[in-house]
Amino acid sequence: MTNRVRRTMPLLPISIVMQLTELTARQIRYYEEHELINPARTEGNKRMFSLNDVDTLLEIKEYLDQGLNIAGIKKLYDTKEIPKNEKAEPKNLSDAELRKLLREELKHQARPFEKGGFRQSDLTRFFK
DNA sequence: GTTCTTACA
DNA sequence: TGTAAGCA
Repeated sequence: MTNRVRRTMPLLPISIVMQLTELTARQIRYYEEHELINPARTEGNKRMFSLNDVDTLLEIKEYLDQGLNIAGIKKLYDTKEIPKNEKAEPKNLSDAELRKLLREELKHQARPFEKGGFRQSDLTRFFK
């Protein structure tokens, strides 16, 4: 069994994922709606998450911490399906690079997403 | 008892 | 996002 299979093997029910990620069921389902994760379904229509999904959710949580919203995350990171190769895909920046970039920008703008300040959509410029 | 969907606050 | 209703 390959590592990829192990990671994409749907095994965890939402309750476990909730504890592992510190996220609420509401959030997890919401992110699924926005295609940030793609949990499998059982015959009873129950969601079955893979370790990959958990990993993705943890990353999402970090991005959220940095001030990005679903729209922003979706634009820079589409967790559709890991095609066949894990190396050559439509991915542009590495995780490290992207985070570094964001940190710089945020540093310069202080509080980009203040209520009366910038709009989250302005983040779009980072992903053009 | 747990998860799911839909919908409202 | 939280929460409640009504199912499976």
